[in-house]
Amino acid sequence: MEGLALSPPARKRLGSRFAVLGMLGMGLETGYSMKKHVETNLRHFWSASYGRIYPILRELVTEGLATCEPEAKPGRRRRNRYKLTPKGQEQLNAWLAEPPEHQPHRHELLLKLSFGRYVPTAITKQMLEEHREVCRLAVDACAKMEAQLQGDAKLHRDQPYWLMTIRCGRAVRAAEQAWCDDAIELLDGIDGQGSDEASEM
Amino acid sequence: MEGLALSPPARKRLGSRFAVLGMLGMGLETGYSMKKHVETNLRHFWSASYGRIYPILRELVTEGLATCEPEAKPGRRRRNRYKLTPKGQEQLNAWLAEPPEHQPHRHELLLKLSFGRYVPTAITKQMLEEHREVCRLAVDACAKMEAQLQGDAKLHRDQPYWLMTIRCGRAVRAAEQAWCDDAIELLDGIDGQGSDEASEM
DNA sequence: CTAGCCATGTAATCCGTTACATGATTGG
DNA sequence: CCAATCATGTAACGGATTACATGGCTAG
Repeated sequence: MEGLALSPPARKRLGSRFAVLGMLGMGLETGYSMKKHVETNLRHFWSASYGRIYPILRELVTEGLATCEPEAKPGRRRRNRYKLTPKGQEQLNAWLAEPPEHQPHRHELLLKLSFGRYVPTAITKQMLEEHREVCRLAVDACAKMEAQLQGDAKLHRDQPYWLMTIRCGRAVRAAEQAWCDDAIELLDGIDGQGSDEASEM
Repeated sequence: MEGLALSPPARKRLGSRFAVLGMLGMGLETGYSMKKHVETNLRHFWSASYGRIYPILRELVTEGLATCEPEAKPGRRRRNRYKLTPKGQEQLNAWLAEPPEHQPHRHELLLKLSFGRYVPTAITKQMLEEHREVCRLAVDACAKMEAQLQGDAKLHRDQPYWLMTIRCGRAVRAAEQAWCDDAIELLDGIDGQGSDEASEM
């Protein structure tokens, strides 16, 4: 009844912020290079947009977790080089040691599938086939990344960790691919004896 | 160069809206029951909050895709019963037939792992072990749901489709679980010969 | 000359959760 | 009587993408 109190009630989910902090920690200095890193190395389990990165970078400076030295060399486009402060390093370490939160993921194909009863089976089948192909390509891409990683001497410190992340992506995608085969089979089973209700459509 | 035109440039990602439309399509009539359905049946690949459901429901009515009949029976809490209009049914069918968009998912564990080089291996190992346990529990939960589904006569139309979604969840989680074993093994390999840089912490 | 990469940034908009606020009915 | 379940809704916040705006350097 009185309610309305301004409780600071356990802040949560600052993922992107710590992603940026982490990339600063690995020595990336510009917003641009962070975006690149996410796109090329983290793409199958993370994403980031400039619309978040640059504001976060400025926040970090405001809060004393990072420093920014603008670099105005002639013959170079102006750029801001960011670096972690000790305080930033500390927060990063603290976050790294905490158990990760797992945010629930949304899988639109499965959502549609849950309404599958109202859809002609041919369409559902096509969706599953397309998804299988998407998975196959993703698995291939992971295999390629893995091969590349293994032939790179400079990354030896990061290598085993990056390898793990790629293998997780590959394992998950491969499982989904296999599941598609299963699902298609199950669907063919329905199709034989089944009355699909989309006929009323 | 001319740009600046007010293009209606291909609207995207209306996932939750269509989830609601779909649930209307399967005969769910109240916001409350939709939330329940998501929580009990779709939970491992979708989520929904009242904060979205109720506003969406009102929007749908405004746009003529659904109707709302408030029901004020004595001895019953007031509730609004929503139903699809033909126009709503049409939009739902159109969406169901479209190939799903796959939004990239974020996996915080993998993000932390990508910074693993800066973390004591003991901590990383613990994270992986915890994740393995989470996966194991999820796999078990899926197995239970599957068993329940198979013993339910009323759901025979939805049954094969719901089964598919559960099996996907199970397959993915099982793959992740297996991957954890792999990753832990790889980690033990590093640990033997490895210099972890967190020593400078 | 021009495409592509380097590089930074903002504003609009959308999407989604959380917390709050309310309250009736039912079963133990 | 108390807890659970049914039931509806809003406000504040937080988070993320998209589109726009700008512009220099380099290699072909």
